[in-house]
This record gives sequence, structure tokens and C-alpha cells, in this order.
Amino acid sequence: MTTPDPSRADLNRRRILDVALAELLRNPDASMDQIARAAGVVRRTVYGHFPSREALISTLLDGAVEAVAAANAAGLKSVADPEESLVRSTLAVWEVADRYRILVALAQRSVTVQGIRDRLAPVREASVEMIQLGLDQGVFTSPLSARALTYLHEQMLIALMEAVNDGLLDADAAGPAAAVSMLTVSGVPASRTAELVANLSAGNERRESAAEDGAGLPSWTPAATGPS
Amino acid sequence: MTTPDPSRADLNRRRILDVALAELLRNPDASMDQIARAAGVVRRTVYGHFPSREALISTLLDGAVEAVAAANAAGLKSVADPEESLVRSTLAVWEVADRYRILVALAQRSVTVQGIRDRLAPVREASVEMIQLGLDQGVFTSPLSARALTYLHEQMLIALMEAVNDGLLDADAAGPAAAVSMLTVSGVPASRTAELVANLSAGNERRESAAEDGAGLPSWTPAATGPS
DNA sequence: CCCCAGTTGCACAGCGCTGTGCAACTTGCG
DNA sequence: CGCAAGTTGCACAGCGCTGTGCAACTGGGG
Repeated sequence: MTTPDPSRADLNRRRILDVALAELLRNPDASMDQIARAAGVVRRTVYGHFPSREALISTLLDGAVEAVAAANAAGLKSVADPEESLVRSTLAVWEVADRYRILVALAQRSVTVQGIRDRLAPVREASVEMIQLGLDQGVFTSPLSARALTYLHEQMLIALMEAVNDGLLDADAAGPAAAVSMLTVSGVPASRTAELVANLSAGNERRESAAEDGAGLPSWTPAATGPS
Repeated sequence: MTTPDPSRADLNRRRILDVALAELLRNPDASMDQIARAAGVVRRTVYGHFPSREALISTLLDGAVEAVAAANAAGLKSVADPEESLVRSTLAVWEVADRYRILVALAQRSVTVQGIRDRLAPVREASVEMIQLGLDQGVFTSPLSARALTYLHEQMLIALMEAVNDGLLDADAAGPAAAVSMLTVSGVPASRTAELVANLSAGNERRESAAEDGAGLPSWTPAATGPS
């Protein structure tokens, strides 16, 4: 449609980005040579597409922020019901799990791009608001502040991604399981979580196949969340 | 007692280890020079105590594994009641939080010491067993396997440590709050968690001040879990 | 068929880090 | 005081990585 002819150059560029995502996920200090070779290309070629290592990572990060923000927003915007919002956004973010992971992986050590946390801040802010609303309404219960609870949620996502990677959690079941865990840690009783997630995850899957809004992923191909 | 005279050399060695712990926590790729200067010492001196960077880190890791294993075991051994065990071990591990954190921080990238995960495996195994028991008894409820739930627990600890570091969780309240969160995510209803943690955390504090068993920390001084 | 974007291979300078050697200095202890 | 353990400052070789320049090659479109 919008892509008339993917020249081999464009193709290479995309593959480099995909591979870089995977490789930096495995090792945040992966060298340009490692990335290049993993992409079936020579180091010099990578520099043909990206002027520096920082530029490459920055591009990666832009895409990740975009994807995660879109997913999170799509989950949150529709409803003012915190329970449903939490489930929807969890399921949505789960779909771009690896994108999300590269963010947190690089956000820690990355002097490279100082502003990741800042750029992701608004996304988090929306989540915090939603959680706060739930606490106020009494549907959520926790000794933690809304903000601390959000930390918990983020880190739990990562834990479950690792669980999937290590093969002790089924990839299909992982999304709903994540949603249940989010609700549970927020103090929602087990009796409610079951039906909530059952309904919403079914609806989400249907929407996923339909995929009519283009707000999903940025230009390049989604990379698989594979085990190491 | 067992230390007749802490010579300045021994003192330096300890300070280097303490500072290295803090510094590597802040940045896992901290150079020997950074560590040395932070310890008020010259790089060459560090090499006088540790033949290589790897040796330094390895020493650090040995201490951390020892401390965490001891804390976890102390929490688990006494009782067969999963709820109480979970609370006790959470509170105990929380006391050596920074030691625990260096483990997970270095376990990922560390080609340096390949066996951290393995060395920590028995500790995790004990936790998994305890969780499984809870699931079987029905006191814990989760769509996740015991092993996956353990992943969640570990990662939640880290999230709460970050929350403390970022100043949005009170350091004193953090331990009990962590315990509550562990119970909650395991599906224990809010009504039970409150009293459980209230009782046990009080008991734990008393034991902490008494501190009669020497099984606590290895040779060198405990470092503070400070903000960045 | 030829041309040109894109790719490759190689060489190079620069940087920061590790680990080592050595000579000079400090400091506590006998 | 004088010895010895420990510390310091400096210099050096080696390594891996980044970023760049350049000449040669490849392959698909005009």
C-alpha cells in the first residue's frame, strides 16, 4: 500500500533493527559487530544505515516507546472502569512485550539516550492515574501507593516474560495470566478476576485478529519473543 | 572476638568490597578505577587485594549468595505453614536486599561468573516447594505454576527496592509492605494478609535487634541501600 | 548491457579498560 | 629508630570496541 517497493536496502535496514532488538535484549552491551553478524551483514554496512551505535539504539527506542504508548493508551482510553482498564492495558502491552522489554533493559544503563524514562513518563502517568482511581473507588486494595503499585505491575510483566522465555509458562496463556496477576496483586479477589479476564481476553483476541486500526506497530517487522 | 586486629589492609579490603557492591549496583559495568576512587583508593591498590576484576566480583557474589541463602532458609525452615513461611522469608530476605539485588543485577550479563544462577538454584528450589505446598493446600491461588509465581516474587522484590530508592516508599514500611504484596499476589485475601503480616513483622523486628545467631552476614560490613 | 545504489573487505586512528612492573613513599609495630 | 607491610604514582602492553576512508565487488532496473 504505502510501501511501493521494499528495496534490498530498506529490507536490510529493517532486518538490522529486528535483529538488534533481539540481540540487545539478550545482551544490552552487544557490539555493533555482533549485531551486524547476527543480521547476516558486515559491520560497515550497519554504519551505512545508522551513523552511530547510539543512533541505532535511539531508533529502536523510538519505535518501542511508540508501540508501548499506543498499546497502553488503547487499553486505557475507552473506559473509566479501573478493573477493565487494567486488564485491557495489560493484554495490549503484552502484545508488544519485547518492545517493552528493550525499554526497561536499556533504560537502566543507557547513558546513550538519557530521556527514555522521561519519554515513557506520560505513559506511566496514565497508568498511575487509573490505579489511583481504583484505589479511591475501593476496587483495588494495597498497602502501596498507586505509583509503587505501578512499579510492581511493570516488573511483574518482566517476570512473566522471563517465565515464558524459560518455557515454564505457555505463550498463549501468558497474556491472560498476566492480567489475572495484575488484578490479584491489586487486591481484587480471585472470584472476580476469573470472569473479568475471561470476558475481556476473548474480546481482545477477536480485536487482535481483526486489527483494523493502524496505530499498532511502527514501520518495521515485529520480532518474536523467543527463548535464548 | 575472631578478629584480633583489623589491620589497615583488612580495613581497606572491606571498604573496597562495600563500595564495589554499591557501585556495581548503580552500574554493573563500573570500571576498576571507578570502584577504586569511590573507595578512596588507587586502582593499583585494588589489584593488590584482588588479582582481577572477576575475582573481586566473585568474592562479592559469594557473600551475597551466602547472605541471601541464610536469610531465606531462616525464614523457611521453622514452619510448614506456607503463609507464615512466605512472610518470614520475605521479611528476612528484605533485610539483605542490596545483597540480593547485586545477584540479579550481575546474574544477567555476567559471563564473569557463570554459575550464579546455579548457586542460587537451591535457594529458589526451597521457595518453589513452599509455594507449591501452599497451592496444594489451597491457601494460595493463582493461574500460575509455583515456579512462575516464584519469578513474580523475586521480581516484585526488586520493584519494591526501586520504589524505596526512588523515595516513594518508606524504608521502614517497605518490608511488611513487600510481605503483604507477596501474599496478595499469591491469592491470599486482604483480610488475612493484614493480621498475618502485622504479627510476624513485629516478631521479626524483635529478633532482628536481638541478633543472636551469627548466620547473618559474611565477613564484611553491610552496605546501606541508598538512593542514587 | 551498463550503471549505480548498496554492500563488502580491509586498514587505520582513537579511546577506555585491564593487568602488570617498579620505584618511591607512608605508617604502624617492635 | 628502623623494618616491613601496604600504598601510591607512573608507565606500559594488550585488547576490544567505535567510527571513518577507500577501493573493489554485486545485482537489479533503466
